[in-house]
Amino acid sequence: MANIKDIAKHLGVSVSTVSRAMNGHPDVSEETKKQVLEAVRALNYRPNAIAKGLIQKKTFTIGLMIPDISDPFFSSMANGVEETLSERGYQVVYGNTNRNPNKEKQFIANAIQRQFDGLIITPDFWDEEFAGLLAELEMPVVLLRRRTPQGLSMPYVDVDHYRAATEAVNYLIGLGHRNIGFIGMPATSFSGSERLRGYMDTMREHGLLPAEPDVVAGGRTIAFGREAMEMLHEGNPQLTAVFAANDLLGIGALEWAAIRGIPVPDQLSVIGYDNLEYADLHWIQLTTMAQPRREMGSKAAHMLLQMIADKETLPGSELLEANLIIRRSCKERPTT
Amino acid sequence: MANIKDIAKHLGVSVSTVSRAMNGHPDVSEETKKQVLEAVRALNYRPNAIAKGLIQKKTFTIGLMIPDISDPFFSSMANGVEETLSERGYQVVYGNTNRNPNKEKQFIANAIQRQFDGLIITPDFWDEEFAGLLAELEMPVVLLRRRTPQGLSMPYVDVDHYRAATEAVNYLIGLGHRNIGFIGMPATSFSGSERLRGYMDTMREHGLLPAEPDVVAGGRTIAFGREAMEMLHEGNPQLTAVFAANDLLGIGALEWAAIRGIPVPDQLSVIGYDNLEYADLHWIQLTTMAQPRREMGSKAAHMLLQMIADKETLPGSELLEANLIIRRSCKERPTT
DNA sequence: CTGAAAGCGCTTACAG
DNA sequence: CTGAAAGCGCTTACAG
Repeated sequence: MANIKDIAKHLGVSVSTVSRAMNGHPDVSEETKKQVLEAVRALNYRPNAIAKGLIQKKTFTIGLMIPDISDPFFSSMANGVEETLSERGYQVVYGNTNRNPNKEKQFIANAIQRQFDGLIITPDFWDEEFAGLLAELEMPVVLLRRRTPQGLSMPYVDVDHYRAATEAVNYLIGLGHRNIGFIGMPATSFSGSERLRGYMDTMREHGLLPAEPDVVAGGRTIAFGREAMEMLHEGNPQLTAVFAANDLLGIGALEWAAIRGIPVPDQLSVIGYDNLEYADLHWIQLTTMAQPRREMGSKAAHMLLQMIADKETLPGSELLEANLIIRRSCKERPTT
Repeated sequence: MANIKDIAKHLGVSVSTVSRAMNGHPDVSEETKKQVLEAVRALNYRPNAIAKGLIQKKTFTIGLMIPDISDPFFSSMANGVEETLSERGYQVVYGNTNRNPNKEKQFIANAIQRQFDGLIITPDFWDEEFAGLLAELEMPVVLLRRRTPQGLSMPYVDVDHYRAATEAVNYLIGLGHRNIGFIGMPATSFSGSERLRGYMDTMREHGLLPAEPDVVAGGRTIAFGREAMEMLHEGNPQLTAVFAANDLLGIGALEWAAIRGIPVPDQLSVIGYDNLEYADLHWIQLTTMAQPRREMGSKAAHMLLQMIADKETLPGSELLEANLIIRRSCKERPTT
């Protein structure tokens, strides 16, 4: 591969001149600029970005740390990140952590050694060591789909899960439902507990204080949703509607209804959360709260760009809104 | 950030010694090695991978070019790639091309400038310029889910679509079906035409030369599958089974049946191709040919690793086998 | 407008 | 076993 010296030699000028011509430096004559560009084409010269990065202390690469790129939720966010960053000449390096604490630390260590310009991360573990790593990091970081823990100061972008849950439950109540169950994620999930809180508060506000058997939580899968729906029904056969904290749980509820021969939405309304591709299938048509996944990614990317441009001022965190997507899994309360 | 000079100064040794100690060079005394490692920890020194890369001409980064990371097909493959590469200290840099020829070229140009150690790519365009770029590339490349075009010599890993189609159709025939339709992808798709060829050959072998109306091709979506099934049925109401060239098309066929009230698999058998997550849903339970997506990714990564280790000998291409996943969308031919 | 020189942070023959 | 020196391929004050 030709390097900058080859170009200089070829033209009988100095490497400084070649460098300046290539980087659009103002004080270099049109004539030499033209010659340089010609030589670059002729020798098929491509400046070595590694050398450039070493001297400029800027690598135009961003690390994106997520639990699992094959989870459609994260891949859409990753797409949003990649799109806005690549437009501006950045490369994104992604790392799957598989929710493994060591892989998370490994990724950060790598980012430091490789001199990334910034990081967008969705961490799952906040032990001391990890928090220490982040605190010492001399690199802009934005949290994606996570809130900033005590003691750290980086901005985040997340969805307002509490508000979204409120909206979902209000929709059901607006349809006339009074006995509304909740299928939840494990208690360890922050976004899960926000959704539960939104459900509880909204029910209470309407004087519909839910009885204990109306809440079953602890999983994230279709299978768990099916079992939870069964438990909900056993505990309170009066239930006419269910808010599932994610779409997989909601689909599990739908499965239960299908197996039991209970017509949805005529006898049972189900609302989900996520708007997975699944939700739009002919047999499912799940009404759900859509999180703006792609937008979250691009928002995080923009924030990071801003932090890179202005090292001093920290942008504020952002809480995006979920949207109610009405399909065909909810209906007015049956008047029996 | 501390650098290698700081460590050397701190210890009163030369940078060469620090470098050798850190890289496990044999002839450096145990004593100094210990001291260096201690100082590294004390000053929290992390070697600059950029500088290292510049001098060693090895960056431990691999480019992964795919059409769309949010397509579950590609994200599974990406996962396979990332897993095997990250274990060996490589970082993977991915780029979505969105099937845009300029983005493809842009990615290759970037890979050159950034001195990647190798590339795994799933290109969609093979114009002269792109082929030229690849031909001049001084970097190992393996093709993923694509076959190597004339004139180039890099290895590929793909699935044997022809064989898989053969297996799918034979399964249907083994179930007693004789009137078997085909829903296909656009004619421009290589893998699509391989699947069509497998269907045609197998039908012919069994003396079931399909009539023209038994083949409808031209799309990849659920909506197209639904319409295609309608056309197939109009053209030949005798059809008792259908081979869909991908799962989305198959699901479309299932939708058509559901809307028409035609029971599957009692009146109509449907077999798909891909084994998407969708296929396992309660309402779908689509029998299908599974492509070993993750394995394809890791296989490609292993090949690339081998090419990096041994610059001389080119590994052979690999054609992986798809597996028949039997669910509940196929049954013996109805004996009417 | 252009060039010589220093330097980014490392590694690696070459001497000793 | 250790150090001084050269060099990877660039950019950027500093002079002129």
